[in-house]
Amino acid sequence: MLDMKWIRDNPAAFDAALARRAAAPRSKEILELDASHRGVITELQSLQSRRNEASKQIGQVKSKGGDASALMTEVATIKDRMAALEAKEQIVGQYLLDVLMTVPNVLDAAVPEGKDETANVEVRTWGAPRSFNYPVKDHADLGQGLGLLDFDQAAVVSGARFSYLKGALARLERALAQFMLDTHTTEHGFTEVNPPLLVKAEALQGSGQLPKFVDDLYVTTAGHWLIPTSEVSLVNMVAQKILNKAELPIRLTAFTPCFRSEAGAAGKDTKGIIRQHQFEKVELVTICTPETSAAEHERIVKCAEVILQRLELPYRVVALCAGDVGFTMARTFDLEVWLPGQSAYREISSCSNGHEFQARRMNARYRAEGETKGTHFVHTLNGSGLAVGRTLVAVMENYQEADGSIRVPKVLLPYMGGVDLIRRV
RNA sequence: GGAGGGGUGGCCGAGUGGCUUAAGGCGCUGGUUUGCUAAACCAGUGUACUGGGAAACCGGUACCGAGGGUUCGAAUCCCUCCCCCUCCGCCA
Repeated sequence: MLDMKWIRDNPAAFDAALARRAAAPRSKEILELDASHRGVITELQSLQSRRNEASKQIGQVKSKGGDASALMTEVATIKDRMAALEAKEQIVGQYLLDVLMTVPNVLDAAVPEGKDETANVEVRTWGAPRSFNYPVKDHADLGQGLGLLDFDQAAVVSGARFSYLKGALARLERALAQFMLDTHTTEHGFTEVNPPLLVKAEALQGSGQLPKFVDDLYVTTAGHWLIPTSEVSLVNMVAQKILNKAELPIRLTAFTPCFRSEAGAAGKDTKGIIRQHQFEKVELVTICTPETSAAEHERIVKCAEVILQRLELPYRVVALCAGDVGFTMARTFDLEVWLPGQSAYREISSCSNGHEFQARRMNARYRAEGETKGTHFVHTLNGSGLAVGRTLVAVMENYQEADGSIRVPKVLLPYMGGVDLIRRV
């Protein structure tokens, strides 16, 4: 959510920010709502002030045995007017809030212009795609060929976009997650968290998934929502809090399943496990001050890159352009891993700086030691470190052999109990 | 799921309709006193919105778990919900 005061003082800059995302100007509409809202508040507060004063006088008059009926009549009429104003305040206030909740974050000045992913800018590449002297297979064919990946029975049990992963492939995925967590906790200073997978709607509103992306989410009959990413659970660890500046930055990591309905993705990535309703991800989240957030953003990208480098998977870093940065975020770098099965780089991590957008929605603030008045909103950042299912895909396709077996990356050997080659049994 | 007990400021804790501008204490900040430290004493010490002001600041309103209600007036009475604690039941 954006600062209403900022919109009020900088309507032209606000509309220009929307224009970068190819969105229509909204300052006029919002400013009118805001002015009307504040007008009602001012009137209401002056009535309340008079009512409080009169009520106090009634108490004093009555305690001396006097007649307070004139004052009581006055308060009665004030109350009538207040009731109408309270109703209006609630309606206008809620409507203004609803509107503000659907306004996207202001993009960082460093974000390149452009209206869709074709305008994204390649920042750097690492590693070179391996050349094969035999026809390469994609991960779905490899997995099914090994007898360790089953979509057919998953369709019987759960429907489309689910899979069974078995034996050494299941273990390989677990090894990847372990390796990522170990690296981030012991070398990168992130604290491991095992967070809730079911959250309240308020949490999703805080991190920005609601109300806009309601169709992408699953909700239980009990009213809990399944997290589409542990970013939701992790970022909300500071919701409603006033933190000490000294405890920032807070760096958190979690390995969790993620659940997405993938509404609107019909026909996209239907083969394999690239896009499923349920997948696993190691997430990185940083809570920090505005002064350090740009550096923390670079840091998260680097932490994610380390994983790909140690797995010896070729990748590139892409700066998302204005039209491709998500609703909640001010700036995003994607990591795209080389997939021989598709002869293409595919997203495996998205590292974003949300500035204070989520913090405002969550009311997450900090204060410096000894600072006596006022608070500041924290900055929130998140990145995949990495999407575990897609990393499994990348390992399978990049480490495949001519006979359809898969070598285990060196760095995973300690996690694989001596298995260095996965082959059909 | 059942029974009982709770939720008050940064923390502890008083508060059964107006004497509360939430007592008192702790903590914190500043000051006085003072070889130094400590102690003592004095003062200050929440968040948000809103009006005025260039600002420093000065007013107002709301907030005692959340939301409704009763009342001229609610931390206090009523209703609904949430969370915590103890015990019981069930359960990985």
